[in-house]
Amino acid sequence: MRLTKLFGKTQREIPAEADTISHQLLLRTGMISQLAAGVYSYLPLAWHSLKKIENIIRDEMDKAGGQEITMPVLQPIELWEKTGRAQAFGPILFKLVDRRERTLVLGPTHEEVVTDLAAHFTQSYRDLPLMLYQIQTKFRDEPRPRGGLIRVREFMMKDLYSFDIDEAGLDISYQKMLQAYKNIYARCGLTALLVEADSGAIGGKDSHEFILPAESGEDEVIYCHDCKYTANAEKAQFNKGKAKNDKPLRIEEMATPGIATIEAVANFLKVPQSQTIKAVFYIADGKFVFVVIRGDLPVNEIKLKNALHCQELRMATEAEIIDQRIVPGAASPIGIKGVKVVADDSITSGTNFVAGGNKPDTHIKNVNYPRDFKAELVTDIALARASDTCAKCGGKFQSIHGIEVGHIFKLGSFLSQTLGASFIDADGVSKPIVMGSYGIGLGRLLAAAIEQNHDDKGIIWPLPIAPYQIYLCPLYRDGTKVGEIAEKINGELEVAGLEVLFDDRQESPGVKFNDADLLGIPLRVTISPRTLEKKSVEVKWRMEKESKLLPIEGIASAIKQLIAEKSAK
RNA sequence: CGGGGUGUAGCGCAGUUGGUUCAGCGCGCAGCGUUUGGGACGCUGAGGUCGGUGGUUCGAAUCCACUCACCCCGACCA
Repeated sequence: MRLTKLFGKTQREIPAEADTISHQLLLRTGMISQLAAGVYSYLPLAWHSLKKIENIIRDEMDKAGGQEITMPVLQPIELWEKTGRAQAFGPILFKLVDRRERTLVLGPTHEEVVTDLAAHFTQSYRDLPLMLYQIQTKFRDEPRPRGGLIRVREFMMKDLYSFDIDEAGLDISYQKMLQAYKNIYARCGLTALLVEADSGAIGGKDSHEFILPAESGEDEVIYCHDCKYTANAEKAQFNKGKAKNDKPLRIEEMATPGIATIEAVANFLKVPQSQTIKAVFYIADGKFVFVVIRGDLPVNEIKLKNALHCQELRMATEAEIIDQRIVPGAASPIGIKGVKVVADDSITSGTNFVAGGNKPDTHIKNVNYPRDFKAELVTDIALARASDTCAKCGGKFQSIHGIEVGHIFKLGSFLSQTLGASFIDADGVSKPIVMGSYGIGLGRLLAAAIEQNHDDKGIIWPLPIAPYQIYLCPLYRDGTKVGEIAEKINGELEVAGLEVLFDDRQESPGVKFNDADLLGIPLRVTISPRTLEKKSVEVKWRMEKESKLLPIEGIASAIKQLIAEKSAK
């Protein structure tokens, strides 16, 4: 491809709207163009890379036994209402009304449609296991698109669905996909972490995410050095410490004038924060919830949401708290009636806690569960932090930020039951199909690849997903044969099946080199009067500092060799 | 949806005590010439209903009201 003909131009200045690195670079390289919030055009360079990613993914899906299909983007909302996920997705669903006043949604994912498909075509255990996938545009009306391609409203996703006769079958399918995903990231030249995850709105049981470590990532991964436990912070289990188990003492009211925070209470009464009980208030699907947790632990709203099985969760306002006749700053579940109380399991293992007195400026000493208060639900709702230790081995945690570039779920048979996707087993009994769901966002992976591979000059594409392999860079000079030889070499490289971006612009060396670095094409081949004197060209890898000369004679095969060696690594 | 911010040429910005040095600068773009191993230089030129609507005023990019769009921080996700 000739740079003079390429659609899309590089920019010197960083676009004001971008402050994520990948977003800046994608714009500066002329790879993408924004049309609306979270809606982008992919220009040729980006599209080339995306196609390469797509091909790697397709290849791995096929190898794992997936069959490619394509399903409608336009889906009747009734299908979503049947499974209850119209509610679960809520305003994320793009909805539209057709001329018959029928409501349709633009598919944010395809579990409903694919399950409906399976219900039609899968009747016998002989038809299973089955894996269907597609690579297609998804629509999600995200509340806040951000970071260029990191989080958008319209995006290409590979979504595969597995169908098995039982949980054991699902485990096998799940493992196959897990391995295929590992292969995909490796083949793209990227490092991704496999982490335990929460399943979110998709629902289901086991779930893993693939996270590309990146400073700008919005996900936090908790990682144990000793036993290699790796989980999303919103899911991570951790060691809450051994509480003192003294003999429960008699309850005792204390005056705590003007003291309303856990920190202040702990300081005032000279007890560690872990010896206090904190009260936090939420509104879950419109209902007030009283949450209690040990004073030193933060509440994990994801865990809480899962525990409550609610769609919408938010902190209660002060007015809402007072409305319940609760005293903010001195609240505890002792004697509270008519309010749902949810407790973190951390409060069950200790004794003689300090809790609020439910009167202004008053706290209570020696509070013990369940002697002094009851909770309707006691479970793990605490948020893990890097300072915590591993629940499995006690090892020290570490926290890593990253971008979620893949998510796989064990769905079970919830959807197949509600949509009637069943099969006749060998024993002649009708059973629901056991499903799994596996997704990768392609554009996000592209952006994440840039987040992971760049320097202050620009992108450093991993070879397998670079838009082109070679940047052919002649430094033209009148009265020399640079132009002529560059044309010849360009032809030879293309004949050899190499992907060449030919910088045929009449620009100064500085401009060309800077653009070559910005675009991040892996191998730069420079032809200049200087190299011609030695009957050679200069080759330089984007990721390396050193360059070397190669003879023009047989250059195409020499470069092909170089690329092949690099690919093998 | 809550909080913060920005809209002036393709990009980055100045101008915002209202008034023909207020419609400008840099980059980019077009033409000509000189340059050429890390973002060269000169000359010439094209390009903007100052986000939109309504108002105030003799006069609005500038003041007022409404509105739209986009970005950032939070709650959500591939």
